[in-house]
Amino acid sequence: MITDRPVRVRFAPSPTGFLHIGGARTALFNWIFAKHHGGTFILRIDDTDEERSTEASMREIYDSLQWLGLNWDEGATVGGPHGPYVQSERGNIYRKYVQQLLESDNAYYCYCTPQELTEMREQALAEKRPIRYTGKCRHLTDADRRRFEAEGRKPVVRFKMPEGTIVVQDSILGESKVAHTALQDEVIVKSNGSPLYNLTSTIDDHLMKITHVIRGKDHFSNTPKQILINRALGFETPVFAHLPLVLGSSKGEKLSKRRHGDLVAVGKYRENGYLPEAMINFLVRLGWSYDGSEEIFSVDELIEKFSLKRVGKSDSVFDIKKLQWLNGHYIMKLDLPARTDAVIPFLQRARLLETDLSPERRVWLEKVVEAVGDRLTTLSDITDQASYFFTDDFDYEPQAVKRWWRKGDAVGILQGLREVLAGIDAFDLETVESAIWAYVEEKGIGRVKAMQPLRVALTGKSGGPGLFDITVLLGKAKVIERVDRAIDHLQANH
RNA sequence: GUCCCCGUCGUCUAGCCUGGCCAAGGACACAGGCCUUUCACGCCUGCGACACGGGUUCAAAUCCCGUCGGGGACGCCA
Repeated sequence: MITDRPVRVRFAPSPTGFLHIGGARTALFNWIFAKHHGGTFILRIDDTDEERSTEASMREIYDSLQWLGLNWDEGATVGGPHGPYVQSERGNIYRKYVQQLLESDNAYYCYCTPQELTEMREQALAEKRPIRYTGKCRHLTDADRRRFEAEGRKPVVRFKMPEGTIVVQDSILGESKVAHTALQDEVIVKSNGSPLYNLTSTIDDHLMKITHVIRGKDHFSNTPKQILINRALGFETPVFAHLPLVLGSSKGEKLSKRRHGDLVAVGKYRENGYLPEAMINFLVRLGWSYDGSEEIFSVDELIEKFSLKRVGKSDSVFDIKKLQWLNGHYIMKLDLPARTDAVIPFLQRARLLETDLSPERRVWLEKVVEAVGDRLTTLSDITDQASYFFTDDFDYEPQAVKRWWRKGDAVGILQGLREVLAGIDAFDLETVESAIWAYVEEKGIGRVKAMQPLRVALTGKSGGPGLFDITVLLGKAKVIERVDRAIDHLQANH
């Protein structure tokens, strides 16, 4: 039994674009499954489609996988005992097995042209018949073949689907039966000689000793074909587990690059300030649950608790709100130095922070990050959440102005506060705080009525970190400058 | 059109296998409140689902049948 062997699983993307959310989730399930069983996680590159495969895409996939922490034990870039792990380098291997299939009468040459096939398909569709290759070239005579060759036709190789019902056992979906009439003689080698997915994948899974094929449900219909190819080649069939798909909206359509754009690119999430641990936690809960009440899982917990048995059968919808919630949660779990490190690239990219930080600047930055606290949903939020710490170039938000400057005597309050602040020598938290409160008390105005106008003057916003923190972090000179600017602004625009 | 799969709050899901503990639990979102100098966090409350119809049974979200709905596949793509 294949299940007696040590667990070996693979993620086999085709490098035709960035790693997308669905692919990352498939990789993740494979990875945790391997880790849970102390098995091996293999990265294979299924690039038999030479038209669409690119080197750049390959690199981006490696990069995204590594960012997520899904390191592979064996495979592309790292090698291993069953390489090469890039299918375009395995041509000779496939040729050998094609020959075997031909000789054992499990495959045959087909000379139908693409045009002829298209016509056949269209006719079948028009007659409301199943779209299925008729097996026309199954019984070609040598004379037929010579005639086609003379015409200059290049044949494809088709796998001869045997008759009978095939039973597919799936660890997630259970058992299902497929009639051979639902299958057709699949093309396994193109007319230009290059082998196709169902063949290469089957051969490689065997050669690489894959025990469990965990992949998206969109591959489900390939499964009977691959089982049959396995049989024809005398291979043992791996265990299959088809993951429910990730849909793009409640309307329900498979998440795809074409329909959902950047929303599906893992790289974009990294760029937008999502944490890999949040992505992992989010992705794993799309289809999998532990006990119905736990939501937060560390990678270690996942490895311990994961089981294919608890993967559901129905497709799920990608809900970015939940990802955002998780991301905020994981940002706050970062300790201050780590959170500061995480946020730095985003500030630098926005040109709010210099590239060479002095030690004093770093200390100050940590305090800013501490003050900003849990207000970050994504790391990149730091730039609009805290820009006023780094630049004088900010606008007064219209709503803030309307609410806190247009009502009451904002100018008077700011002038009074300016005087109080200007009179402070030791510009620290306690002094600033008690001075402002003393002023508020003396004037007999509510705290909010004094502090919010000041907040708007210093930050342009009506919300944010504690006002005393902001004041101290900004420093006396800047605070006075900004209060003056606000007073001028108010008087000019009364 | 053909084949296959799926169907619990708006969303992710627990419960289904092994019927009663389910007048269906948790989380996100949303609404309201508390906390508070503001925003956010946190806490509390609320809103909100067994697709529908039959059957089996003392008893059905759970088992059976049908209907409807959704998805996937149907390539010399993977």
